[in-house]
Amino acid sequence: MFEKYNKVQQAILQTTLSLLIEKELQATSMALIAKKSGVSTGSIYHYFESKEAIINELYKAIVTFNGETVLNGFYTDEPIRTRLERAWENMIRLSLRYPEGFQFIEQYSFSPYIYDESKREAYEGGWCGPLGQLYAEAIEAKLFIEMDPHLLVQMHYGSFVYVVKGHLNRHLTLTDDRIKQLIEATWNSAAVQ
Amino acid sequence: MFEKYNKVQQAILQTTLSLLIEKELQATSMALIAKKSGVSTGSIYHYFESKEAIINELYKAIVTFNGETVLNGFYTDEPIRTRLERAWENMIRLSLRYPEGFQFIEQYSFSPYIYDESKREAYEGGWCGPLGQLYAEAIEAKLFIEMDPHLLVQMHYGSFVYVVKGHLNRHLTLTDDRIKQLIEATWNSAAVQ
Amino acid sequence: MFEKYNKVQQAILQTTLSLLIEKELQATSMALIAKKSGVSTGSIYHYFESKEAIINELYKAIVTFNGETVLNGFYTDEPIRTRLERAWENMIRLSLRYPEGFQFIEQYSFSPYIYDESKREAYEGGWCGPLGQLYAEAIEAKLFIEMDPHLLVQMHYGSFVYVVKGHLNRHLTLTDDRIKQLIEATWNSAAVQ
Amino acid sequence: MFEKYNKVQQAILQTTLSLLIEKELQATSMALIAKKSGVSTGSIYHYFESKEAIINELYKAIVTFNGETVLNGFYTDEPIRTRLERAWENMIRLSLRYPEGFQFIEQYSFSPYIYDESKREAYEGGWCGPLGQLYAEAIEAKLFIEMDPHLLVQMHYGSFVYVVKGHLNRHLTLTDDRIKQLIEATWNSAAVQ
DNA sequence: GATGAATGAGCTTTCATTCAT
DNA sequence: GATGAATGAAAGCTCATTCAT
Repeated sequence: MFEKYNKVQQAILQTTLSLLIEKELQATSMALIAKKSGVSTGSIYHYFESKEAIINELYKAIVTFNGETVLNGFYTDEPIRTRLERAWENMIRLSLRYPEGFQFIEQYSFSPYIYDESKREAYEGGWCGPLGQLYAEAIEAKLFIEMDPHLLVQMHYGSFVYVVKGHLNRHLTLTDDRIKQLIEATWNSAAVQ
Repeated sequence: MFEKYNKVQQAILQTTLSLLIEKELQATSMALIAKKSGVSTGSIYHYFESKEAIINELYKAIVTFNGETVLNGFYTDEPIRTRLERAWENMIRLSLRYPEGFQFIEQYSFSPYIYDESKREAYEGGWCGPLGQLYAEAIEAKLFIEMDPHLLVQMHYGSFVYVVKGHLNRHLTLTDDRIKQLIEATWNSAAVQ
Repeated sequence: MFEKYNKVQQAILQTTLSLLIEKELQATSMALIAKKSGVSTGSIYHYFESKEAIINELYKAIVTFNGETVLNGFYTDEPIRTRLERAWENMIRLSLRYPEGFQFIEQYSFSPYIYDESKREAYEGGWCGPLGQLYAEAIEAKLFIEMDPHLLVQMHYGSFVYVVKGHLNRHLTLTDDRIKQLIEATWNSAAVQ
Repeated sequence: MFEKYNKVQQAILQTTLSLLIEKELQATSMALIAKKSGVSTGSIYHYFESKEAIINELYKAIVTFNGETVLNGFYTDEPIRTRLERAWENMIRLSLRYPEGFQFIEQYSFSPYIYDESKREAYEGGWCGPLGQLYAEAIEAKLFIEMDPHLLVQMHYGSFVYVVKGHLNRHLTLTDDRIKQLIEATWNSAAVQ
């Protein structure tokens, strides 16, 4: 997830991520990050400008990683539906496999802690753009109803997010079958009948 | 939203809500709440036990208010689809009308700041139980596919949440027409074809 | 103990005394005194100028009460030893009977909370003066060794205080026999051999 | 008195001790300790867990120091009386030499601020145990009357405490001669006639 | 580069006191 | 006289950040 960073930075980022999921932002002190990551506070400030900087770096790294994962197998000449459903499944399985990253993005996407600059940078490497394009194509191809593609993306992404949340909170259990059903339902919600 | 509280409590709750949306929890200091609400810190502690208590009270009040609003016109003998779509529309319009309450619930539902006790109390007055029941009935009546009703509820609620978020962040614009489309898509996602 | 005060003042003084023994000065808040005494904070300030005033009043009342009790049967024409030993026994039994008053004086005699004015007023009604005089007479009469009578009084009073403290803390148990022994030892410590 | 602590801790402990004698516990704020000791509040919390921790450390350090000083020259094969009187004189001179430590122990021995754990730890290094033993030996050797040795210790210690208090409050003046007299009187109070 | 002691602003909370009712 | 809501200064404590070593 953090391959492009050096060992020390990786330790800091991973520790911060785990702490932020486990505790509140305010309870995740620099002293705690230092202790758990085995890096002194002084060194943390050598590698990151501030606490905000760590969290913004985390944000960008995770969004980029998620983008790459979701778009894995995206640029093929298979049918739109195949490519779309593959992206959806990637999304769901990614969230289940990296729950910390998933929860982090959930919690911090709308936080004032994340600079607009980070969001813009993240957008470049995220799945949002390419997927939106494919939605537009699906509408063009009369596969999907005439609807704002952004709205459709949000609608579908929201479904996945909340179902995964339900799974992670143990309010429901996601199985392979249910993931299949979920993807089918997602298709149906936008499909031209 | 806070009718059952006295004037001072209302001022404190409303101010806290606004501040929590505008700033982080940690940046929403008691001193700031005091200043913005026109109530001294001492008085705040006269009406609420602690900062946590304010936020928990906020949570319970909003969930209860949301429950009442969503379930407005729910207990009728109209067809299931009518009742369900009315609840969905209530949900969406409520979120657009009280965006601060909507965002607050979004941000704090999973926060350790909200006591389990508050969540339990809130559940009683929320829409979650009654709506889940109606989903079960819809499945029973072969209107909806055979799927875990909780999963369906999560799936649908997630759609609404993310579409509303998109609207509030000005990434898309919700119009009456689009709300209609959204509700139709929601039905189709679960409908037996 | 507080006969010269009216009912409300008595309730306040007695409650404050009990609280001060049970808790620290800082933990004995006006709000707590109000609650436990059944008098509103407003009324407390009607009867006493401040928290300090209550404690100073307590001090004066208890020292005066102690003085009267210790000097009970003091002004007789019995032999010096009889009168002295009676005063000593009064002291010990008073401390055992009114442990709260005893502990209060112990804790607050040297506290900056007690105004010098209170100490001076208290001295007038206390046992210290008359007893010091009798010590001087005992020295004059060659019953006691040539020693500063104040020093002797302090020496003896300290013995009593610490033995009673030991008893109240359950480190030792005072019986009638032991009180007799203690008084005899006290006499012997100063007696001309 | 605080040799085993580092410079910063020594400054904090010594400043706290002086302030606690001069002012009330509640008036001895961390801010004041910081200012007077030349250490920032943050640093104080680096070296001590809390205000309570400082005071408990103070308690343990002083009791241990007092124990060592009082028991200086205690374990010899000189006669009991010599050893006992030496310990008494050590006690008195220690109190006169370190009046702040003396007053602190006087005021805080019975305070809920001192944890039982601190008292237990302090007991190990204090003079109370060894001295109590020697009293028992003195009774065994028929030098002292048949009396609970704990009661005798309390009785004697109380005498010293109150005489020293009288001296420190300038109600009387202790000279070498008077200390001699005091020790003799102490012996006589318990001696078999 | 690495360390962690030191800083001090700012946090939540308490509480003696006041004053409108 | 009695009440208790309201006040706000000041308490203990935390923590992002700095900097001498």
